[in-house]
Amino acid sequence: MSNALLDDLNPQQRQAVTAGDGQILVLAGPGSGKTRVLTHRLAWLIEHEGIPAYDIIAVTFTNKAAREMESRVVNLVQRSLEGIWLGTFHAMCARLLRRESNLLPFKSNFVIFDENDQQSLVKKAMREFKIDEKAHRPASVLASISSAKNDLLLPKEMPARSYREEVVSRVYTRYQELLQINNAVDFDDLLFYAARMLQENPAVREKYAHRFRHVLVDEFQDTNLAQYELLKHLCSAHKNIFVVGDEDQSIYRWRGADYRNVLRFEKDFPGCEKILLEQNYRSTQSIVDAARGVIDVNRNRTPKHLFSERGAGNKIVKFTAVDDHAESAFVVDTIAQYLGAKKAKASDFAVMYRTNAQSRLIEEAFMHAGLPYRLVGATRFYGRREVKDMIAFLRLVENPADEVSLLRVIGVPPRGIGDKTLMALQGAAFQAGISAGEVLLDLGSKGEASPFWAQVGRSAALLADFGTLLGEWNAAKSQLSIVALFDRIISDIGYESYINDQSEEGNDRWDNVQELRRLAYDFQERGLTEFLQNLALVSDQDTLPETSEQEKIGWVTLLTLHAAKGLEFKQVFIIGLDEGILPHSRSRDDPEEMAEERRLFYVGITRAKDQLYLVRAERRSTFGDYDYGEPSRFLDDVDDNLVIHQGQRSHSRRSSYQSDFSWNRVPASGRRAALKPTIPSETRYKAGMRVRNAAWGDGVILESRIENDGEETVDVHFASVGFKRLIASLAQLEVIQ
DNA sequence: TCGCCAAGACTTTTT
DNA sequence: GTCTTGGCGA
Repeated sequence: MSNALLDDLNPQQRQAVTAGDGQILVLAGPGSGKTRVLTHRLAWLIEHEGIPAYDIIAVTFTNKAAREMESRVVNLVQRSLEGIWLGTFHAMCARLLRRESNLLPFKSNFVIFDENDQQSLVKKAMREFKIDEKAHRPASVLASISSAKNDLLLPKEMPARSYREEVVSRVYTRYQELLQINNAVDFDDLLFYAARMLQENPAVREKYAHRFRHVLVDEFQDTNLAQYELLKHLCSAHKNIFVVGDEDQSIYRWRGADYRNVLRFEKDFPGCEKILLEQNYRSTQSIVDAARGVIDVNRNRTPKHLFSERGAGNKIVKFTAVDDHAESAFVVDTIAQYLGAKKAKASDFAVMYRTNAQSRLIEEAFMHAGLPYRLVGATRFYGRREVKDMIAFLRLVENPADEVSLLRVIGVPPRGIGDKTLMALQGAAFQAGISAGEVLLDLGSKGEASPFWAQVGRSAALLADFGTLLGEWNAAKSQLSIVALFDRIISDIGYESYINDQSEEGNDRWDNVQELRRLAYDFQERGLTEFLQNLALVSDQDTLPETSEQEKIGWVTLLTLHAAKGLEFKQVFIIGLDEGILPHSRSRDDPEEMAEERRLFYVGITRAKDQLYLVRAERRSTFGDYDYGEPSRFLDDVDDNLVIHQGQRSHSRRSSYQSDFSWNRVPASGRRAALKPTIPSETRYKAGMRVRNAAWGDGVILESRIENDGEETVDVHFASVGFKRLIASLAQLEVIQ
């Protein structure tokens, strides 16, 4: 049984999986079987070493990774992992904090504030101090607070050498007070409190350190200081820690991640065993070579000799489009041709970009072409107003102290409570030293007899009405299931008729509410607290469920480079390879950030199994008008021998304006022609021929030639859609008369 | 108090 | 181009 576990592992993988106790550092290149090593290690511990799952904690960064790990291990050991702590850092910490909440400044039913909630608290704190929001942007103050927490610093431990640092520290202090008043924590607090609690409380530390005989960590290069310290405390008794990572794929520096934790690990555990996984099973040699060319420029890394045994494979296609629309058109047309010819499934393709904003054009192009796609993140189901409203209602019922949610829903739908009344409410709460929610509840239950009735003045009745509702839901919470409570709230406030005006958008909004209700259904047994925690900690990366119809056809995946980490696709398009986008302009002046942009590109390249397209546009629209850009500096690091150039020849700024459509006239001279000359006699189509295509109707061949990859490429003008460049063998063009 | 309209800001990546 | 914010009138 145990041997079967090792059968399909290479020597390095096997060494990692079967390593003895102690500290193991696995540095795993992309596609080298990192997940497999981790899952087999878990299975090995359980099967071969006889460690009960109960004694193990395994942490990941995403829910998806955690789920995948669990199902794969269950599959290997053929039984459930009873009692194991397996989940994301944030979920594991939340669990820890709920258990030990008596030691902490909040109750065990605390809610988790997301970025919007955080911002509103920061704004509130800044307004209290009358700090100019123009001079100190709330988002940036919040970022500073967040990074202090990631470094495990309390407000008073922060440096205060400049006015700005002083401002941040003051806002940070107040911000924490506000969180406490709301019985809430933010994402960073989960890690911060967990790490500090174990650090400062030996008894608790001992308890968990003894409980977990083995600690396993995925994506170790993405840990920040808080996470690193937390791990150290967790393994402080048995010193059995197994971490897997790759410095070259560290792309979360802006969130406090520090790939130097890999070095720190080696320093803190001098006896650790270090194992390198260098064989790539995913990509062709061309892709691996391109990736190495890009990443080898970076310094301060463990040098790796990534190799593949899959053979050279296809050349990488570099495409330069005239503008961003043409960029999208190239992607869509190329995919459409493969699909039309049934030479690939939609799910073989992914389109990756640096910023979410870039997804819009691509998405439009897909929609227009009628190609099935799914967009990871960004559409933000959880960002939709109606979804946030409903979540806020639930959060308020769970935790009446949650003032952020209270303020969100007190006017949903409008019930005559405006600024004046709110001020009175908050004033009364402040004076009484309780939360606004509690004042509302008191008004609701006692009515005119409440001490607050007179205090809030004229609109006391309006507040009391809402307070009554809130009180009823609160009482119903223990009797009703989540879904029943959900329905109760909707009917009590008349939410359906409020958001659904029977327009298309109205129906959409209602559908979203129903979707949330469906999600709640899965938590019927686990309860409201868990449901809300899940909503906060589940990312948009965990995409919405797909219909079975789509499942059969598959879909093209559209996602950011960040979201792409850990995934693989047969054919990958990386778009927007322009200076200012990738690398992003905000990284221009900081070498560390520039190195991270490079790693991001590296991550993108190494997602591709068979075919990689590197796409850029000569000019693109920013807020309205067009700007000309330069090709990304990273393109220079991809060896030209690995590449086929297509599309617009790179023009200087001066000449581009006169040749918008020059991409239909790829010059036969120059570098490309020298590589492999065009052989006109081989073309099946000739300029002037009339052709027909099922999707685009009738058109005329403008030009046809054999490209460097040996494929006949035709430029066609269709009456319906205008110019298209097609690969003849895929396009299914019928010659007419 | 609320809804509408105009002006302004704004785009990095996310648990 | 799009989303948010703030001002103003009903």
